[in-house]
Amino acid sequence: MADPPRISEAEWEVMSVVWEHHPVTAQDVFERLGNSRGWSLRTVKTLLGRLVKKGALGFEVEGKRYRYHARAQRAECVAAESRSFLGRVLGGSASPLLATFVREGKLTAGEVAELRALLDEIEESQS
Amino acid sequence: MADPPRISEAEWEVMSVVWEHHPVTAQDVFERLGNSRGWSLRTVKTLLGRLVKKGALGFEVEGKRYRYHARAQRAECVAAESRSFLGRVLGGSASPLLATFVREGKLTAGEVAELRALLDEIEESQS
DNA sequence: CCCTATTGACTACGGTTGTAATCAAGACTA
DNA sequence: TAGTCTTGATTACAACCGTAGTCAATAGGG
Repeated sequence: MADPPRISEAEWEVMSVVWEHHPVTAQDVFERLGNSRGWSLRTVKTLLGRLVKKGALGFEVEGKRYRYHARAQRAECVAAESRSFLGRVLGGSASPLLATFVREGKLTAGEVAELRALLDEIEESQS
Repeated sequence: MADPPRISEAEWEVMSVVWEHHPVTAQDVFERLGNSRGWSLRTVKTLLGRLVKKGALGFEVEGKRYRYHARAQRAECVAAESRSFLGRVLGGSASPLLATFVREGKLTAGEVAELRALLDEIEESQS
């Protein structure tokens, strides 16, 4: 699996919509985004075009318009971004991030349980 | 506390050195970085200059050269970046990141323990 | 069958980033 | 003291980013 392409901040927003609602037209993406960012349809199309050029999206022609689908796997992109983020910001240590989570109250009870399970898994694999 | 300035990828590298070795000259930073990135001294100076302009660094003049110190708090910058990263990439859910950690084997036994303690803390505050 | 609304392609344009060269001024050496 | 080394300031410049306008083609409505 080749390295997933680098995805910019605005592009992530678009990719999220595509990942979640698979084959979509530019119009679809535009509508799904609502005006969470206040983008014009033009802007969305530009972003889609750039993502296609980067290889993150593909499309089939359907009549006059394109139907976009994700080529890059979400999990891979997330992993790549995570690695980059961790190395750059945290120097490889997870604790400060978790601390931020706690302060932001972003973890649901379910997630806490999930993480606990993950930690168990790690400990097993380490011992 | 005003929002910490936006710090680019290359700039993080410089900031890390400054945060860890406090008042430092451009030459110091250059040497500390080694050629982990293969930057020339010029490049390091440019980055320092930009960080000063952004308000992330300050300096005192010492003879002909500057002695830089951090103005932005590391914890604040980390928190800001974490928030941005979480919203953009993970949509607010921490689990995939932790999963990446696990797969990369980045967590030491000590960190696992630390995280476990954090989870306990969260659960308490939630119940 | 023609008009028009829509679509993707191409172009734009100022800001940021990565990477560095040039330049003027002061510090240090011979 | 004259020349050189070093330092910060200024400038460079291509790629990328955010945001969008223009243009040619074409699908679809009448």
